[in-house]
Amino acid sequence: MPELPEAERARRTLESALGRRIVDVDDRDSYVCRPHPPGEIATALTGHTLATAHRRGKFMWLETEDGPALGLHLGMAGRIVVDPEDSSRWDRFTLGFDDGGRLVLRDKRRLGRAVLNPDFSHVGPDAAEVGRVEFRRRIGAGRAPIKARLLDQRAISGIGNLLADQILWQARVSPKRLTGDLSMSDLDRLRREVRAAVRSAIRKGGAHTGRFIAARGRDGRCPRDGHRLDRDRIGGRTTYWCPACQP
DNA sequence: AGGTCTGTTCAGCT
DNA sequence: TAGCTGAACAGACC
Repeated sequence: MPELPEAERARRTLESALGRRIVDVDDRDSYVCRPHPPGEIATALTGHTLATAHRRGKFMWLETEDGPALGLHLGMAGRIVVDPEDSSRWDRFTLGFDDGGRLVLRDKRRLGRAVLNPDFSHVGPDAAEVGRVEFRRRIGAGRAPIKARLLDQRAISGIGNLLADQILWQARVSPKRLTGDLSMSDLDRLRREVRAAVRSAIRKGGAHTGRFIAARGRDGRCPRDGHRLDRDRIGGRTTYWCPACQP
């Protein structure tokens, strides 16, 4: 589920934990906390107070007042829960606070991550923040299918499989078009639809709320013209598009 | 009950 | 190099 819109909602949830002092950490899941061995994150964070909550694309991080930062990623099924009523078998990483509250990474699939001092040097600019000129350069270069490029977090960050299909449909661009063949006006239109789709998804509650995404599961027909949707694997991911209005 | 699919990322290969 | 493929995980679904 988690794409940029879910990560932004999670970041807002993280804000409710700011100003609280960490008194214990459950970092025993060494897969979620890789490459840190159990206890390493706990030792580094215990005693420090959470100061700020940030996000770039799908990557989040918390800064402490005078200690290390904590990077968090939701993976494919993760959620952030602050002060949960109960514990769950899917609680993969937990911070305990001096007020008795808790911050939990709850993740059925264990593909989420918790890591100290995350490195974002290979993560592209946030999809909703990137400027027009930089978008043209980062998205328009090379010869990958545009769908694959939109999913490449090193190019721009935050777009996942659902949002990519929604954006391409809104911009009337086929997911198979090669990046190098896109015109400036194609690229500018894509950027506009990236921003529109992200903004709408944050407001409505997630990437699954897009009009095209809702249609793609139901009867497989284009909400614009009723044409039967095509389906294929592009960029390693299942992709739907309308062959009539996304030539 | 078993096989297939899944919203992400990463390593490794061509 | 840039662009693919498959692996990592474990639940959902048919």
